Amino acid sequence: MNPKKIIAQVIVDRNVYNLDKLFDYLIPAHLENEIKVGMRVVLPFGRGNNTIEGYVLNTEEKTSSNKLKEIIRTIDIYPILSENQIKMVYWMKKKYLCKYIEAIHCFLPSGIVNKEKKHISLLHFDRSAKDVKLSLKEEKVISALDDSGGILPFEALVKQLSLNNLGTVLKSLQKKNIVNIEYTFDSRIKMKTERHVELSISTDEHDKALEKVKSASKQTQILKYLFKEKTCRVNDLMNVLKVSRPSINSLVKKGFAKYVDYEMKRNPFLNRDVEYYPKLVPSGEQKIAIDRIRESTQEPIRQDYQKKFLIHGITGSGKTEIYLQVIEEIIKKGKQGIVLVPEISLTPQTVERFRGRFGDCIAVLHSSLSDGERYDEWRRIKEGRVSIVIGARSAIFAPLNNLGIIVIDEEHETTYKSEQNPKYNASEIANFRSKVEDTVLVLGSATPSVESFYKAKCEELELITLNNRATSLGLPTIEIVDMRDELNIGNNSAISIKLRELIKENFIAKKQTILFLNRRGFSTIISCKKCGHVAKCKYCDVTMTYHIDNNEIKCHYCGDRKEAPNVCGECKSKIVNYSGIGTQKLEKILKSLIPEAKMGRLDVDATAKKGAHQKILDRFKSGDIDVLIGTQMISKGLDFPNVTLVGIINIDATLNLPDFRAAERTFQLITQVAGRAGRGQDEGMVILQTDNADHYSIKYAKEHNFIDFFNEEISIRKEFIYPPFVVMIAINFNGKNKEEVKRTTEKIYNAIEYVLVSKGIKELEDVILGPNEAIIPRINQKYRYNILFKDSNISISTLKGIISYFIVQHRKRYVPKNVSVSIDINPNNFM
DNA sequence: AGCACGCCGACT
DNA sequence: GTCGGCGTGCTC
Repeated sequence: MNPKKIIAQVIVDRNVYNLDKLFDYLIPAHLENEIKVGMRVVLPFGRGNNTIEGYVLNTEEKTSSNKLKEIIRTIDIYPILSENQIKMVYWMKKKYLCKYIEAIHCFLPSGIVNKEKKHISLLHFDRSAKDVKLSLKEEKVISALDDSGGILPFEALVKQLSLNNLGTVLKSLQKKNIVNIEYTFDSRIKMKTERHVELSISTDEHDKALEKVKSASKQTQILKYLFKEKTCRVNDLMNVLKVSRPSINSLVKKGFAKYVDYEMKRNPFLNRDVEYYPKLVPSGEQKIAIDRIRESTQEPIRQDYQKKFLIHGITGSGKTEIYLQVIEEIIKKGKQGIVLVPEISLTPQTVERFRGRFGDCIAVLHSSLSDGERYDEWRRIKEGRVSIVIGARSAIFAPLNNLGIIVIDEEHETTYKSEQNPKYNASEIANFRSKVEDTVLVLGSATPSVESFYKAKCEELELITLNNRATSLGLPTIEIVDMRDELNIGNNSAISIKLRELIKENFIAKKQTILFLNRRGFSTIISCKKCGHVAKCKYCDVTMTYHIDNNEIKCHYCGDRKEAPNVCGECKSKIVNYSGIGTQKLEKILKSLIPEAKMGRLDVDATAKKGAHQKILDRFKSGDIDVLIGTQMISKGLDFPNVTLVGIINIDATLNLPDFRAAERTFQLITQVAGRAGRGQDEGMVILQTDNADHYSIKYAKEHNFIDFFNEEISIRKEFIYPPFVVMIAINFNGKNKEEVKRTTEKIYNAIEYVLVSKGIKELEDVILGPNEAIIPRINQKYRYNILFKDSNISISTLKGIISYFIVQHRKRYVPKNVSVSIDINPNNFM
């Protein structure tokens, strides 16, 4: 009978399918009280017993006959993952079919993951001893170490010697007792510290100290200051008292004061002062919403009801004020809130309002934070010094320990879906987290996603509707211009006659205009008039876009660029045609149309530099820009009262996307962009140019009629079996060898189809679609194939089980090394 | 991912 | 014979 032992179940920090399981480790007696679930530990792993980092997900007492290894030590004093976070890790693995470690990393700031460092040191040994025989490589290692003082980091040795099996050589040297390999874990993030000066004498020694420095006036001054302040930053002390460092040094030397280093939290966003954003008196509709959400927080937990809301409020109806006031209530109760926004840099005004209202207790998780800054913010949150976290999708994982509310603004946005593993959707995570931590969940949008609105219909979400704009004005008038008619009357320009006139009028009236065109660059198609050849990317199956600013053609997928050609790449003829319009060309056309007007452009190219985005917005705000041209970027959150005209140049690209959500996206985009107009005292006007004037998404967007749009769309989704009626799953394959990728996709397709058939699944074509070549068959020299699934006629867990069997559990048998496979639950992007 | 083991050809 | 190259399989 084996004695009972305390076992820790650990996930090792290696992102590999083979290691994606719990490993049992013995907890040695001296660590029994120290090791808690959620902690990071150092483990011996593998045949070579290399040290590796791991996460304890479970501890249990059990009798085990297996010889287990022991945990070496802990890394953390307190668990780095909470019980709730571990629950979410298990859930995510199941939901997204991802690895444990991928889910775990979501909860930690990048960079906290310690990097193992190996240091190789040379030991003294007797070269003349008979049993010492060294290979050439071993000699090389020894002399390299000898040359650099006997110790080198592993990486430095690799660099110097360029041996591919350095590890083996070192192991052999270690066995011969010639070198020692030391493992250290070195967090990549350095604490930032600030040097302070503090008194090191007690109060009754004050006079004695003053007496001793009587002759030094500066030192006397410093002492007196320190009697009062106790502690002071060295830099401040020097600035305030106009003293120099030697004076302080001298006091330290005499033993009256000491230097102390305090850890400093970087706080990048507080550098800029914000104006206080006063509380507004809510409108009737807003008040009803606030009261309703507040009520729900006072209700006891009920099994049958969750505190989940969908605020459907037209653009400009004041959703942000509702969030602000509801969160204020939550904070008053000592709880915390998370606010998700599509992208921080695109919603500066929302963030400003939160900062302006709540000040310092906010953490903003920016995508452009450095690792160090991100880590500091993460720790501020973890230590409970933050009440509100605002951020993009990853902020849903913020380590708040007393969460009271989660708000998802612009709930319909696709940016909430991660494109990297795990391919989670922040809304789904929020939904689960709100259940686990019993918090209120508020989704808000002017154009809710079909999925969410359907949930509201099914009473899974409580619907709150705001029909009025916070200002007295109504929604802007949307006028459709059929571009086919324009062609018929001989106008083949990108701008209709009507829009042209209105922009001019608007400029003369000193009003501002926004023009929306969802394509950056100058020309989108570069073709030869003689042979018809079109300039395509070398590495991707897409056309190149001409950018006028540096006279280059660029691939928007892989970023490849080259000088713009003036002869055809195929037949060398000189009649190369640059057609198709992007934001740059639109800007040029407008400049020739109204030379006096000042133009601004807001797209990825114009905002590449840090701060450029804000600069353009500031200029627009101050009236230094009359016409702002932009892509997607301008559709979110911009609130400029002087904008009275919005032109939507070409919505058809969005409408014609090969995606079942194309109509939904079109409706959302029109509504969001149109919503930028008429936010002030004057009525807004929107010109919507399209070739598809009869399409229902355009028709209903013109009427601001979300409900009828939804009804039409949902009936189509139902008929063609699309979400929200089914869950979709995509398996995406890619690799450099086209045939191999294709073969792999077909092999897995056949295997899964076989299982489905043997399970007696009917209507196979409603369950499995493919194998397909991707819509863009090649990106970055990689060929792409996919298989799509819907959980129709089959339970989602069975379907996931089958997929997981082939792609996860038996991946090695079905997927060759050179082909990479990823699973996407509820994919958002079908390209 | 590492790492060890094992099999095979090249070279002292 | 042995050294080193690469393919295979395992890691509590």
